[in-house]
Parts: sequence; structure tokens; C-alpha cells
Amino acid sequence: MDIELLKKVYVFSGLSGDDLENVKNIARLKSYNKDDMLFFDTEPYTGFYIIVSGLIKIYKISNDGREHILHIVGPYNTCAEVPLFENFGEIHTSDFRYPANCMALEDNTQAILIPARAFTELIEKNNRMCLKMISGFAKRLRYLNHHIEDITLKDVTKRVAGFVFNELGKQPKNERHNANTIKLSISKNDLASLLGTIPETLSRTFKKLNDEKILEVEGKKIVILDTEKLKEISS
Amino acid sequence: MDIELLKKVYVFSGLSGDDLENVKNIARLKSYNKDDMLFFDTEPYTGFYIIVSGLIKIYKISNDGREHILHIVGPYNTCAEVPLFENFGEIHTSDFRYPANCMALEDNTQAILIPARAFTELIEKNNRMCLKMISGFAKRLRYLNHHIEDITLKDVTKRVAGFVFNELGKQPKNERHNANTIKLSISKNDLASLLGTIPETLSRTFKKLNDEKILEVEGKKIVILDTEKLKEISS
DNA sequence: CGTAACCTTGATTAAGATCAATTCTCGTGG
DNA sequence: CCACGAGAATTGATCTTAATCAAGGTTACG
Repeated sequence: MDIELLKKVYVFSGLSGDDLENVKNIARLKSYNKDDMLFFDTEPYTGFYIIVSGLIKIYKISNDGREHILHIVGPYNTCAEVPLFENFGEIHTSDFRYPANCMALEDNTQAILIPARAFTELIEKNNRMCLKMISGFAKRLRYLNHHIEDITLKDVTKRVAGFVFNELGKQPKNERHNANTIKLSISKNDLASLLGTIPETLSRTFKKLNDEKILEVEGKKIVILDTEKLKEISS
Repeated sequence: MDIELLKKVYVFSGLSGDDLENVKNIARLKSYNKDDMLFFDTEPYTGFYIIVSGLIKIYKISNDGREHILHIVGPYNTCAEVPLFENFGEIHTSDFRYPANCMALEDNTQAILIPARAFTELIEKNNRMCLKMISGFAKRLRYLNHHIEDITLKDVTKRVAGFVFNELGKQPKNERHNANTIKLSISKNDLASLLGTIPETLSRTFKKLNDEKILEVEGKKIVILDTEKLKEISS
């Protein structure tokens, strides 16, 4: 495993060579194909994951069988690191399990597993890593607060508009020719779930936005025709 | 300000006498009456708060004027500590503001303000405090994930049942005589908002649960008649 | 007491979920 | 290269939940 890779992960950025070596020694690289599970919510917690390539979804299943996606996680981001710290220093009982399910969304998804026990020992002595971790958690908290706001205060149209506008902002600015186009990295099924709705409603919403000449959808490609309107709708 | 008080706050628990003294030196005790604002979302960020007594709500206002409560925070818990760490070490621009509004829900609400700058200097050198902070954030993250799950996967009845069941679990166990009674610490208006609904719907839901002989509501007192059913409904 | 805030109840409406039926897309094998 | 089939996406009809609107009733507190 490349040590340069570790540097790109927020938790490890700015660490010294020795520290990175220590992390490297406990890390285990794993590979997955589309629909492979990284972990189930029934499984005992063994450690957290860093996505190297590909894409994964974190999701819950309600007892009537519906799925709701909490996060989509891409390269250099972590998942399932929260449980590790929830009861830091306390003895882990046998019902210490992953809090959700995690599935690869693409073939050739690679992830690094950082075992809980070994990492705990590392971070206990490393203040810089702690601060990075706090910062990462803070960002996640901000995202979740925002997400709750979206779901409770906005209707589906606003959420969809907000998502598209946001994705547009993520596009690299130098590529002028398609500055108003985004490409969905996930299926519309998954997008619907992420936005707290269902595929049918998402489809109808896209159609409505299309009728209003705000955007055009062709498969996974979305062309934004009226960025101002889009921004306005998302509030 | 009592130093014993600081020990009860999760961030500071387990700190040495010197560390606590340092914290005490930067802390500022403030008092509020019901409906007083601790901060607005328009206000520049100055630091985070620890609630000492009373109760506060963290809430957002959507642009059509509706309020949604994100948290209710009581004694020894913190609020608005996330922004401090979100971009740890980076320069704070002038638009670095509180992410939500915060209002006292009771008279004689007391809170300690921990100024951002001074605290940053403290925590940068204190690994133990960092770990406590991470642990606190992790718990908050868990709560938020759970909250999102509730809002997206459960209907109002399930959420209300879940809330009541949860409150019941918080009751001190030694008081046998009212082991099946809870007392709301907030108004039903605020409870509705916290559960992502409106007062009318909450009222009807309580009525429905009453008709089904699961609980009885008398003002702020709720008597649970059928704990098993309640648990079952909340899933 | 009186008034304002809080809570409840009823009638109506709207958003979005559900159910059902096609259609589209794309990878696979003949 | 085409046919096939499965999963994804769309469309339409209907239904359910909970928000909205409107009107009383209750409670708390000066």
C-alpha cells in the first residue's frame, strides 16, 4: 500500500513519516465489486474504513424493508469511524456492532480497513491526529445538521434543486465547455434514497424542472439551463 | 464559578487540576431568562457554550418562517462547539458565524461561554481533552444519524412513541411509585418541532395513543399504560 | 378576572407514497 | 450483430399522511 495514499486522508494529513509508517503497518487494503458488502449492521465492529477508489453507500433498512441512504462516500473519505470513539476507553461489549450497512456501488472499489484496537493505541498518543479527527467529525456534524434541515424544512423539489446546484459547484472550474453539466455518480434509485424520497417522485420532480426549462436530464447527465432559477428554488 | 461544575462537563471530565484551572480562567458564566437569546445565526462566532442549569433550544428558521428544533440541550452539555473545529487551524473569515439560533427555554438558565481563541490554545496541547471532545462528537453524530433515520423512516406515531419510550428509560429507577410516568420538560409546541411535526398533529397522535390505551396525557405529565405496546410501535 | 399563550379539535387540502404497468438501457450470449 | 432478459427509470391512477386553515377551549399569570 502506498504511503502517499494515506496522506490524502484527512485523518492522516500532516502526520510525520514515522506516524504514517505506524498507520501503514496496521492498515489492510481490501477490494470489492459492485453490490459487495463492506459490513452489515449485524456484524461486530472491527474497525473503520477509508475508501481508496470507487464509491460506497452507508444505509439503514427500516423494519418494513425500505432502505434509506445516510451517506455516499468516495475516495479519501472515511466511514464507520464514529463507533470507535463513541465510548472511547470503555470496555466494548459483545453487542458493539456496526451502526449501519455498507455496500460498494462500483466495481473495483478499494478500501483500507483500520482495525479498532490498534488505531486506538496510535491516536491516544498522537495529538495532531486527534485534532484532525475532531475536525473531520465537525464537518460530518455540519453536514448532518444541514441534511436534517433539508429533510424537515424543504420539499422534494427544493432538495433536488439543492443537490444539483451543489453538484454543479463541485465541478472543476477549468473545464469551460461543460461548466453547466453534471454527471451523476450514483443511480437515480440511490439518489432518491439519499434525498429522502423514492424513484417515482424523483423522476416526476426532474420532469417538472425540465418542463420549467431549468434543467435537462439524459440518463446520468444533467444539463443545467437556468442556474439562477435553480439556486432560487433551492433557497 | 465552581470548578466542580466543570468536571461534570464531558469535555473536561478526567482533566487534571491544572487543566481545569486553565479552563476556569477563560470561562465566562452568563445568565438568561426564558426566551432570551444565547446567540443568533447572524452573529459572528465567539465561542461555545456549556449549559449549567435550565434548558435551551437550538433551532433554525426556514425562509417561510417555520421553526425547526435541532436540539434541546440541558445541564452539563455543550452547544455550538462544532464550528470551532470545523476548520481547525485555518484563518477565520468575517462570515464565520453561529450555524443556528439558540434560545433559553426556562428562567434562570445559566451557561458558560468558552471563548474560541483561548480554548483553541488549550486543546492544542491537551490530548486527553481532545479525546473527550472526539467522544462527545461521536455521541452527537450517533444521535443525529438516529434522528435522520427517525424522520425519514418512521411516521409521526412511531416517533412520538419512540420519544416517550426513550424518556421513560431516562427516569431514575429508584423512584418506583412513578416508574411509568414522565414529565415533559418542554412545551408541546417545542416537542412537535423536535419530532419534525406540528402541534396539531402531535395532539392528535397523543389522542390516538390514548384511545388505544397505551398512554394518558395530562398537561406535561404522561402516564404510560402499556410499555410493551409503546416499544412495539416505536420499533 | 382578563388576556395571552398554549393546546385541542374539526374540515380541508396538498404533497408525496404506493401500486401497477410500461418503456428504456445495457450487458450477455447465441 | 442482434435478441434477450434483468434491472433501472418512467408514467399514470389512487391513496395516505400529515400540513394547513379555522375555531374553540384551557391554563397560567399578572
